[in-house]
Amino acid sequence: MARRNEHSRDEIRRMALDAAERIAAAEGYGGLSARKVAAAIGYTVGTLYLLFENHGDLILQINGRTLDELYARLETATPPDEQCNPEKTLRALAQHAYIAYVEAESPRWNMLFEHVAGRATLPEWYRHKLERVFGLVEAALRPLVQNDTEACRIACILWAGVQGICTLKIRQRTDLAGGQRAEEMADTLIKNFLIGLTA
Amino acid sequence: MARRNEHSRDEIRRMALDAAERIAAAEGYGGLSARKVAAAIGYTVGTLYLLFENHGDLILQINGRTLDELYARLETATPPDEQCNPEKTLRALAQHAYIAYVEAESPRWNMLFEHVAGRATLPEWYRHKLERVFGLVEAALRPLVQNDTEACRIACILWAGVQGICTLKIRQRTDLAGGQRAEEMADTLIKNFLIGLTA
DNA sequence: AACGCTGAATGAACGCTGTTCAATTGCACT
DNA sequence: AGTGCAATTGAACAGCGTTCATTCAGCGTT
Repeated sequence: MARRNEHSRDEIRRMALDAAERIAAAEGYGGLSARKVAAAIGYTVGTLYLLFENHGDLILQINGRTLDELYARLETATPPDEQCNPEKTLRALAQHAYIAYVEAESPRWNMLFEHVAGRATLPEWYRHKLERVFGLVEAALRPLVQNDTEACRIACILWAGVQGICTLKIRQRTDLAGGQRAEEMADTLIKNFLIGLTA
Repeated sequence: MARRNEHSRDEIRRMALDAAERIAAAEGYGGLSARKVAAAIGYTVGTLYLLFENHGDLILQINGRTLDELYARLETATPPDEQCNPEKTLRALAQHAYIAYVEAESPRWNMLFEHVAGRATLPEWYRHKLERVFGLVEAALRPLVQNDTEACRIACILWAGVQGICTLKIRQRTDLAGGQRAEEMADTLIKNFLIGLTA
């Protein structure tokens, strides 16, 4: 059969991404193949390659969605009151939003890093989504630093730290850390770092 | 041909690991296949499976060697004088040893994390090598904390942070951090964290 | 010297992967 | 009804990890 015209290009795209997310959540990054995605949406591999440049592109699209979810989650965790205690905000971001998401959706979060992107530069739209997430951390930090540039620098450092802790958690190596929970670790990191920052 | 007996089992093992390291350094984790390793040492795939349980096992062995190299490098960066300034020691460990290694051998270091190990527990010998590396950080921190348990907890947190920064660096996303160099970032992290710790 | 045993080494085979593209075929239009 | 277009196919390619029946070099025995 050909020319079914049952779904628009965008519909198929959405179906494919939905299916891919389901598969990745169930079987992890390694178990996510083009043929499985195609079968799940009732099309064939060839069709997928009309919608996505290649496997890496598919992954990147999913990661884009993940970043959106992450942003939404972090945003709701940011207290509306801008005058709120920055430390409290940052700890809330790390614990109740970021780490909670990582634990709930670890295969998805993992995929953000497992796809190594073979040295190719990240596309503009993806960088934008990344920066939007970092931006929330930046905003929370803003009252504690001199200017925006400084906020960006510090936010990246601090969040790289939180990511490192999450990686440790996901790779189930928290036993190396004396069985601490990721939340405690992030708490300690943020607390001490901020003391140093404001000293 | 069969039964060449040109090399002992251990010799072939060593040859295979050497070749695999060379391939991984040149083509990255993705380009490292059993067939390539076999061809590089003049044997066939089947032989490799007499020496390694599976692909993951081969990677794990290489990672073991990487951890050894990392340990050696970190150790020479530790000043002999135990009374030395802990902050200086930690910054030396991070900058001149860890980050320098990561930059020089980024495909190898990356492999420590790219191989996800499919939820299987790490073997004892590997855990030991890991702990040995963390131990150096722990030792440097020891003068600043109450007891060994605390040193372990803090070392893991701080080093997770350094790893996060290295990940950012390797994934070429330091532009997100306003173009900071990894060394500066680690410096800032360690400095501020230690201020908080000793406050 | 000839034999058989043993185990080191092979390499074909299996089912999977990403990726491509000539061929097919349903739909819209004349 | 016929024609052209383009959406969709699915076979093909090269490569992957993994297995295992088969082969055969070298040794000990006769």
